[in-house]
Amino acid sequence: MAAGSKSEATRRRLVEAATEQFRTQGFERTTMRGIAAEAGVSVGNAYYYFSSKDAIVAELYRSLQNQHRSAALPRLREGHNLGEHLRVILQANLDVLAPYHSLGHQFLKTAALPVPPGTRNSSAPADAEQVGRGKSIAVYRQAVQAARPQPPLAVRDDLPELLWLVQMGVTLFWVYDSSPDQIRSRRLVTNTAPLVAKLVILSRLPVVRNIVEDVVKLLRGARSHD
Amino acid sequence: MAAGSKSEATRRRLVEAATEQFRTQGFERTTMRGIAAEAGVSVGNAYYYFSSKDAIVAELYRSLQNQHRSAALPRLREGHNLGEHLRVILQANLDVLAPYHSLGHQFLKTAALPVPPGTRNSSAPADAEQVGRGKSIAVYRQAVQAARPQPPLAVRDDLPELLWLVQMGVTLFWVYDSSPDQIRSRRLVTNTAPLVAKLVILSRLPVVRNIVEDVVKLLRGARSHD
DNA sequence: TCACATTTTTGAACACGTTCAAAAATGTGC
DNA sequence: GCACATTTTTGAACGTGTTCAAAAATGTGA
Repeated sequence: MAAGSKSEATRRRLVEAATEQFRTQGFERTTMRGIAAEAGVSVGNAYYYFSSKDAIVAELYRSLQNQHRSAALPRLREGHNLGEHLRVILQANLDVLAPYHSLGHQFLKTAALPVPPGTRNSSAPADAEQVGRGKSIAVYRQAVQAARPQPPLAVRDDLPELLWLVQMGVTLFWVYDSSPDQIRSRRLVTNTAPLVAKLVILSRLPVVRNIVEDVVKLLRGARSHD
Repeated sequence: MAAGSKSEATRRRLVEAATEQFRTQGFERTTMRGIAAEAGVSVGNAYYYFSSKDAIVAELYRSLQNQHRSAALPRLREGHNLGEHLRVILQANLDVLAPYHSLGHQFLKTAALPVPPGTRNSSAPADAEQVGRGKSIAVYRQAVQAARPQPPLAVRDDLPELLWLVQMGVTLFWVYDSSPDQIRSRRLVTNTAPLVAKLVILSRLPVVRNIVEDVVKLLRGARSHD
């Protein structure tokens, strides 16, 4: 297949039109009719490509996640310590998201929050889960692996997921950060990264280690079924 | 004013009809028309009492928050330790929420998540912020104050807000807990409560204390503007 | 080029959240 | 009881997300 490049073009025009209007007018005030008109197609045709308005937001969010991955991975140099890696990844995340701060709330509601299992969901993309969770965790797996010194064995396996949780927390903070240019979120990142790294190192000490093990056990237990 | 008890009755019928339908059919499948019909009034009249469908969910959530407060406060006996208090409060939270697990996702989207500041929001209640955040923190203030032994001075002031954050985390977990009767959430509570309490005690030790101070500083810095 | 399947596009229709002008009910001062 | 303000209620209308049957465009094998 020459991969219907005509079809792909239409799809791209839709995403671009939607993104533009989402950013300038916000999510609520953009209409599917407006998006379709701007893209030069009919409303029904927009629904041929996207099963819902939310699905377009999800697509945008996913593409930002991919951009983040592409930006962050090459900066993980072998030998840097975990704190630097964490800082680099979290900063890249804010860099990528920055132009879309006005959509943050929407990202949260439609893409970042998982859809509860039993929901007859007309709109949500079939696979869904959380948009891009797996890929994001993979970035942290790489960050942990390339870090020198290596994090203690006791936590190494769970660290990627824990760091991803930290990223979720920072992103949540960013969404509701009303400071100019989300300065406070940047500060949060520069402060959080070394702190988490310190905590990881300290997890070698018996006292801290016991706590960390408890936390890890707790999270593992919470994740496992029944 | 004899406080228009007729008016209040209508309002209550609306909430009851809505709650019933939300629970049996879910949020999406209940319609304002259906709610109004069940309550024996016109659609427009429903909007006289509630500015939006979301506002009804918010009202329900708020009332659950109040129930939680009423259930938890009397159980905070002077002299119990912090872990027990935390466990009691978190369990009461799950107890109150349990019948509405199917609405959890909706609670999150419309009530628990704050509405971003600059949003022209037709629907969200004027005050909003986060529904019931202040009152919830007050419960933890009481829990800290009544706890014996008293938590270290270094963290005492920030503890209520931190514990509230823990509650938010647990609630988030509960919303997406697909285990039967949300058993995993109950387990999470019984495990988390003593762990957090232990952490608080350990915050007396220099190593842990430094970290805790860093975290507290970080959160304070993140909260303060500019 | 022709028949036929598949993909893409259309525009009208539907359902539902929300708004609103006007009517009805209720309250208030006399 | 009467005029008038206020609160409550109505039902029709509007805008928007979504669906759908049918048309148009494109691809495919001969």
